[in-house]
Amino acid sequence: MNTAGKPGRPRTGEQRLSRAAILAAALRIVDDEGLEAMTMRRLAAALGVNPMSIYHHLPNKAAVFAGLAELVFAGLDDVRPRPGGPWQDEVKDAARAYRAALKAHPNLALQVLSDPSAVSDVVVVTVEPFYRALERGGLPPRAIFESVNTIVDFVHGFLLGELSVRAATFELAPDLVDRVQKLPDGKAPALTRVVNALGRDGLHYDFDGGFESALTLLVNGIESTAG
Amino acid sequence: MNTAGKPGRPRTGEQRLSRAAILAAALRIVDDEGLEAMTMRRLAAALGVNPMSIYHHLPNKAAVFAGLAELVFAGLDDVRPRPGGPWQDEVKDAARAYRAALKAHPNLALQVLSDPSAVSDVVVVTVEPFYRALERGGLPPRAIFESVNTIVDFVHGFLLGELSVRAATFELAPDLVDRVQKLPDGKAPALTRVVNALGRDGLHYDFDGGFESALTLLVNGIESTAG
DNA sequence: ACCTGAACACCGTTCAAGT
DNA sequence: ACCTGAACACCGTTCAAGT
Repeated sequence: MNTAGKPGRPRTGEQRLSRAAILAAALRIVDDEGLEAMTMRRLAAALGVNPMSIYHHLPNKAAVFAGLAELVFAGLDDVRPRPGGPWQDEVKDAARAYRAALKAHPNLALQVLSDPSAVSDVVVVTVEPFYRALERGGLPPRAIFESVNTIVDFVHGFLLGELSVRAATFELAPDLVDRVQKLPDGKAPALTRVVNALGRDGLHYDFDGGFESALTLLVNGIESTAG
Repeated sequence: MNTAGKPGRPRTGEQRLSRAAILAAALRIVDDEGLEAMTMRRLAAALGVNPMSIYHHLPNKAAVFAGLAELVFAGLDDVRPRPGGPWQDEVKDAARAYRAALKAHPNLALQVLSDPSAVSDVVVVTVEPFYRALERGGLPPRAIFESVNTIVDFVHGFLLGELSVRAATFELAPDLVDRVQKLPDGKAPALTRVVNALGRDGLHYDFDGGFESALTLLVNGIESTAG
């Protein structure tokens, strides 16, 4: 029901509903209560409106999520090139900004990443900082293209893992060590050896640290592949 | 309803239902009709059984999907080390096998990748071939650990993109050139330059080729980071 | 044009009752 | 122990009717 509880067209200038207002309310629900709380009926209730009113501004639920994806990527601040800094750092900064933008709405990011249309549609613009950095690195177009694809895919996969876990860091050790030691003998010998060599302390996984290590690996790979 | 259409416990040895039988039917539905076709009621119908019967073998729908994730990774054949081949090729083979296993059930892979419990639970064993290869490469334990994380994250992200395109009902091959040329001037200059330099033919994206390029980049990165 | 109420065709899951 | 039927509390979306 609306504010007056009456059907019919609202007075001119009243404009209780709009695409932007609907998306803002939807984003709020997703951020506060999670993805599956965002139903059309719940969204309508949050707006104080009949569920069907939404359909006059957005064709269906998928369109709501597509709109939310836009909002997420709109939060991706342009990465200004560091004055005089090495292009390698610029690549890393682009990746850091990309990760930060998606982490700003953790409940939504998983949906954005697995929604085909959302990803492909919006990546076109958000990928520019990577191209800028690699172009400045003097790489040939083909190498730039492949490198950006690789690094963006990595960030997507990294976020998949990171957002699936609650805390910023978590103890791999109790889980992993136990699990590895429970394995049938010789089932995963190399994994067992590495886990034992690292020990419990070495397995305390830190997502920020893991991200940085991977960026270094990737940038090194770009350099040695292109050079 | 069951075969007889009657309630009550089946005769001994009759055993119409089992966890394995339920999961097999569920996998069939997902493969044939897609993820969202796999509802508890649809699954029951496929088994010729009352929807509620399933709950005696699996606690809920999430457990069904978790069971399906196991099946997917069970399809990951052990990668035998190439006799006398370089360890770099062994790393690539591990990644190829991992990708192939997930692509064997494309409709399910997206679900598996975004399901936290599924991924972390099962990765423990499936990750062994990567550890074996990198250990043979003589890398220190820490470098092995970071490298495997990076490459697995990349494969996840790559699959996200690859399977999204395939799963998309409309808008199959997004024409990057068109989209870039429609952009406001100076919005993405570096991207525009690269796209123009590559031309239409150079942008016909081939997932197999893209995957191989990325693997080379990653292996080079591993080498130069550890060495 | 914009909003509403009722209705349709579904969901996952609980519960009590059958054998 | 295993299966069933009815029921509960939801869904997304269509449609006709209001102003």
